[in-house]
Amino acid sequence: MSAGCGNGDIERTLCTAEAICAAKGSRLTAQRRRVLEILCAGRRPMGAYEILERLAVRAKGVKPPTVYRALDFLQSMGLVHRLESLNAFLGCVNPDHPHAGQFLICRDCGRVEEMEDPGVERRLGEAVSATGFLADSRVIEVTGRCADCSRPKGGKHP
Amino acid sequence: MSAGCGNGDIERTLCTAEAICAAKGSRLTAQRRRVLEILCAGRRPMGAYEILERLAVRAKGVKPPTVYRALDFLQSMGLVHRLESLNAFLGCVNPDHPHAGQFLICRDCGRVEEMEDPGVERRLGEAVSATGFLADSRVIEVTGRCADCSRPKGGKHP
DNA sequence: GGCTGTTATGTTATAATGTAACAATTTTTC
DNA sequence: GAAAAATTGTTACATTATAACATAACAGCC
Repeated sequence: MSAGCGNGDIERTLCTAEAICAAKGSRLTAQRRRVLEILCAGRRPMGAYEILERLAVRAKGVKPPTVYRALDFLQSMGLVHRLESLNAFLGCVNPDHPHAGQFLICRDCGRVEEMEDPGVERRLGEAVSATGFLADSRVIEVTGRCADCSRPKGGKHP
Repeated sequence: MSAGCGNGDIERTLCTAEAICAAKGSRLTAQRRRVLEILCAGRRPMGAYEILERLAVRAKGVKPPTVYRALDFLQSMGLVHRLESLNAFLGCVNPDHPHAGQFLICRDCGRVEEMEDPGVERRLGEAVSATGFLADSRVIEVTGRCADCSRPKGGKHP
């Protein structure tokens, strides 16, 4: 249930990503793959410049557009989500099917849990349609404290 | 139903704002009032620097912190919403009661409609609680085309 | 292979958004 | 009116993001 790719099994996530890209006729290049890997290894939202720093460890002289381009691509493939209220990016838990997702952002430990409650989606979709609005993307982000951090005996901040 | 304060009746909105601030023991100073007025007159989301420009017409040499402070204050009073996916601000339609709101952002005409569907709020609240997460703020923003702009005979862009 | 169009990356420069820190002023309270 | 509190001014940056153009890698074709 926790966020940021496959909980340790990064290789598997990258393979899935490869397959998804191939299926769409797009190329998961080394650069893009590396960005996804960094994001998944972090298992929490990362800013573009934080990704840039990590990328620069191996590949000196990387510039912002490189990261933003890779992120745009990964988002278009549904492999990465952008968290609007953090200006940050998160590896998708479950890229197999397209989805918008609902994000629970813990302000204590910084971790994000991705939900997909069909009831919420349906109810929102209905309410929006009722106004005559044609939706093409949606953002649902909830900020607060996660179950771990809101436990009485002091939150854990790993 | 459309967004950004009281559809023309800015004076009334400002009076309401005055009352709300007074009730909370806070001061709607000339500066803050002016920012709210600009936001409401626009009747659409505005970036902080756009507000800054308009403010500068009357008060030369206004600097960014001035605007951001006023916006922080107005948000804390529930008079202004921040739209995360636009990095922009919107005068609240209905500041009488505290609320998070659901925003329908038209990518054609740029206007935003504010909804408050209790079903959506309840369903999301339940789904979040079920995970043990303690929410303290939420963002719901839908981007697409509004009813006017998605009408067959060409959208209107005022 | 070599040509060609397409896609991806590199590079430079800058735009847009937001804030920290401290000084000066205004307002409130006593 | 003097002290305390709240607000605004000011300077200087930090952070996030993109436009524009140059170069390189790749894919398909002959």
